[in-house]
Amino acid sequence: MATRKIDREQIIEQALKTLATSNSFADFSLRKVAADLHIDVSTLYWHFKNKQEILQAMAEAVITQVTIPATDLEWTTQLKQLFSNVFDIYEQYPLSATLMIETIPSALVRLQLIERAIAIMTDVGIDEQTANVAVTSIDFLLTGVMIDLTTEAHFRQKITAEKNQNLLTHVKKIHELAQSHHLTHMQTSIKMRNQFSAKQQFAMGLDLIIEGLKQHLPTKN
Amino acid sequence: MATRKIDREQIIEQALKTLATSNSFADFSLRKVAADLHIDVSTLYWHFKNKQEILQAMAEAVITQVTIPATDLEWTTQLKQLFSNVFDIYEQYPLSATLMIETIPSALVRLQLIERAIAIMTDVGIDEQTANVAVTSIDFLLTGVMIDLTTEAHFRQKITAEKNQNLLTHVKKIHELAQSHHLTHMQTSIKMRNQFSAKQQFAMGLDLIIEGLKQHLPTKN
DNA sequence: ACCTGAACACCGTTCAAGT
DNA sequence: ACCTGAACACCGTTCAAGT
Repeated sequence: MATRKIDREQIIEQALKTLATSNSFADFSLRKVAADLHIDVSTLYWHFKNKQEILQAMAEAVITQVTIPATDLEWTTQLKQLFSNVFDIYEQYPLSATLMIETIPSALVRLQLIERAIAIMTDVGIDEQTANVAVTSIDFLLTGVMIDLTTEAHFRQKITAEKNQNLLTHVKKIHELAQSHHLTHMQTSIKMRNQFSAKQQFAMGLDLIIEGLKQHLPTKN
Repeated sequence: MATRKIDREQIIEQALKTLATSNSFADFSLRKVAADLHIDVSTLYWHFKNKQEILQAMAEAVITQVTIPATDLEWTTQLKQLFSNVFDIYEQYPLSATLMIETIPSALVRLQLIERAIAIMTDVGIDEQTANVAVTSIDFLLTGVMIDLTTEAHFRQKITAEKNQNLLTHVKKIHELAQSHHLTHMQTSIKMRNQFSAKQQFAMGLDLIIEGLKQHLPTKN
């Protein structure tokens, strides 16, 4: 009784929720998604070909949320705002950065985002090649910072919640080695990590790349 | 009969070989490592606490191979050479970039590598904070390019070897969407990807970051 | 001290069978 | 058209038992 019909949209919606409550990407499973939906796992295979297709749909659902900044702003502002928007969305959907790595960027919105980012740069005279390299670099930086953040949270969770003492050993080891071997830069590096948020760290990296990009602006008249 | 003793070193050696012949990081399993060693999986648990510890040891074995360039070279040369060395080692050990993401960088050599990279920059007067951000950015860029490379190879393999037709669909979709939606930058982006090797793409990204770093050099006298 | 075998609780995927 | 249940081939991890 009652319409038991479940559509792709509902599945993806729940999948993202299930992913968000997972401790790691490896923890995320279709069986858990199905359980949360109160349906059998095999049902998912009527709506989707396989797990990969579900991940693709999830990635697309996330990236669709990103808004593109107005084109009348200064190019550096546009670039910063665009990636800031991406960052915020990734942060809103925990583990979605991993999702992007695990999927092929075939969603139109995702391609349009890259297109826009490159256009922002070429519009001010930066050559196509440099703009391309910049987007790749910024994208990897963003994804890297994001994944680092979730991985750290995952490890932290594993250390506190579970009996997993040996992970704590590794974290402690970093501090000890940094001290005993007088790795002074590593020590300040650790301090920096605690001092600045992930978003701030990303912003600083982006600034560095932008400074490099400025060297590629055409010389005035 | 015959000494059946197997030590940690042999396990890690084989584990890296098994990882190298895996199509993806997910494909890599302890059961396969054990099978390749002609021992039972459970034996691994006598030598190591769990899979995580084996991954840590594998990551350490790989990173140890990286050589640090001479300190009398120009700072940009040192930086390029250092990361070029890392790139080559990662390339030599397929999927090792993923390994670095999955593990905590608690190995001394790995910390020393970061320490050296930061020192190269601070030695010429770049502030600690910028140097830190730069290392993080370069590291993520390198790992990103590397993972992209192996992921692509993985997808390519899946498409040709297996019946996996739907992955091919996604790849084709990118080209089609780029054309039908007039994503001109995306089209040249695809061309660039085929034109330059992964190492070249990384080198270009590194150059961009270095150009940004140069803006942080102290003004002469 | 070192290794095995069986067992446990998990996966993704398939497929005949139900409505 | 949509969903289930059972089965298959995989995982990592534990542990009593062997040498």
